[in-house]
Amino acid sequence: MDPLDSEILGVLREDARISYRDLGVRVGLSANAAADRVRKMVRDGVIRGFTTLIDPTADSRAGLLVFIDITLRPDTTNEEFERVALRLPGITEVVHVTGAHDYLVRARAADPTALNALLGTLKREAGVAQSHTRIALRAAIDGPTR
Amino acid sequence: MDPLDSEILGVLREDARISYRDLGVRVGLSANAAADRVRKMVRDGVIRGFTTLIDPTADSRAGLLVFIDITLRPDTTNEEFERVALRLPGITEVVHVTGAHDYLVRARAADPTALNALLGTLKREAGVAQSHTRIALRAAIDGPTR
DNA sequence: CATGAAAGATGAGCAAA
DNA sequence: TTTGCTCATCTTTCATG
Repeated sequence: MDPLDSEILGVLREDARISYRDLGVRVGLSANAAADRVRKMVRDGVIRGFTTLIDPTADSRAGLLVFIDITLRPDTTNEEFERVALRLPGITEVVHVTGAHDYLVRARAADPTALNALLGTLKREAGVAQSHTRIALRAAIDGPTR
Repeated sequence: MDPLDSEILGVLREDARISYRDLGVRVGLSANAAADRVRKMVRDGVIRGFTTLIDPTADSRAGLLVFIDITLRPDTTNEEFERVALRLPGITEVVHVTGAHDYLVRARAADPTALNALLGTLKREAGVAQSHTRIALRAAIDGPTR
């Protein structure tokens, strides 16, 4: 990847609401040039979106945060599982990891009922053999960026 | 929390770069009223920041993504651990979870050496008794929001 | 890079709690 | 009286060619 684009991504990850003008200053570009690069990365899917990090203790609507260890059935491929999992509501991360299980899935659910539904769907439609769910009691940091 | 603020957070989580005018339209406020509420939430720490979701396969600089299961030493409090862990470089999430371990920590490291250093620091300075690290082989989704 | 259009910030006035 | 909203205005930033 272009090192300038990479630099732009770094700035945008720190502050997604920065103006194109300031972004340009940070990376040594004109506002327009910076804006063009950002727009291009959005078009190309490199930038998936701009989001807001919210203090988990302040957001009452947050619901449950869970981490699910997943073991796939032998007849299920990683691609199949990922394709289905990506479309399920509340799933925020799907990572193929080393260790005893195949995947670690991070998800949010409004309440235990919704969580139960999510787990059921994973088993029925995503080729999941076993799942171990860990529920977040408290999130000191809650977010991907830093 | 104010239901309007909560609604604003919902919109901002979907698109952190939305204009205050459009944000106002979405929640039934004027641009200024919406902007004031956002600024207030930033001041109060409810909004921790605005960030950008990047396609993990496109970001070459990403390095290693790891999930670390942590068991604390009996003489370490959650507060102590969190206080130290929050300041370590690369740690993107610190969550107190149910199950056999105390915490699940999500982190990025530039390379195995940096990962090793991070684990060493956790043991030495954060009161960690045991850690089990799972390394991401592939991240289908990489990000917290949806 | 210039230009019209959009968005952001600021202050005055007003209404409701 | 305090808080929160709107409106008007001025400045900055954005998008297009």
